[in-house]
Amino acid sequence: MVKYMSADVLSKTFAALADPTRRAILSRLTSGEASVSEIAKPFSMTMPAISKHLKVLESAGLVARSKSAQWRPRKLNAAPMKEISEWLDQYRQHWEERLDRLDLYLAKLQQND
Amino acid sequence: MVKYMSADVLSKTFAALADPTRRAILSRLTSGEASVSEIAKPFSMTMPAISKHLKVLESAGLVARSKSAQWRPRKLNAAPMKEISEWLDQYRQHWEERLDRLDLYLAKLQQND
DNA sequence: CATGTACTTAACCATATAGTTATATAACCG
DNA sequence: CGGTTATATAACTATATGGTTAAGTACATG
Repeated sequence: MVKYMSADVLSKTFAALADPTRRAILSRLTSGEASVSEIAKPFSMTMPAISKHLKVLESAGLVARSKSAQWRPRKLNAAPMKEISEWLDQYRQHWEERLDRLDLYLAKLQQND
Repeated sequence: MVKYMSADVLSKTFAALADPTRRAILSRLTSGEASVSEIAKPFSMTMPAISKHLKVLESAGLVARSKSAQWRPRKLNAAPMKEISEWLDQYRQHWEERLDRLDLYLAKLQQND
């Protein structure tokens, strides 16, 4: 069997965001840099588990790591979310109700031809 | 304020969108309903694989199934994407460069107090 | 330089995911 | 009814994911 397909930017970003723990970590980082221990505090899981989640977020480019004494503070990098937001834009018209109603209306007009 | 959203809906939707095959299927469905065979045609994988991807998309509510003779046409339902879009909104200021620069500027002003 | 603090990595386990082939179901058509 | 078309499900395999505990690394400080 062929190795698993290469994970492009969108795939990696969506996958990183698919986990509620990771989304909570990102939310925490909106209020500024935090150490791994600080990030881990609210969660009922071990530090290595948090370390792994951070690694996923870093490899998706959503979090950046720096260095300060024995601390390795993480900071939010929302840039990859922009890719997602722009990808979503092509579907916006499909979920916006007003346009859905317009579609329906136009479809009805077509039927009456 | 950020509206409450079920983490499960977000997780399921993000996970469904994390696969390029599934995103391609959704893209195909923007041009209208399609049968499973039609959906499968551009892909170099078997029908059961496509069936599974469709199941994932359906369980995330991104695709709806109907029935017409021996066909089971699928149609796009973008509604869950709206949840994602709204979730992303809380990060928009973080990726918009102009605002980041403004933040930086305001921070600098604060420092000079 | 020994010890504590803040992580990270390794090894392991259970479950999920993405694919396969083979078989089953469902509807139409002669 | 029997065959064909369209799709679904089952059973299996390989790899990925999310957690654990235990051991390793990096820096700070007494």
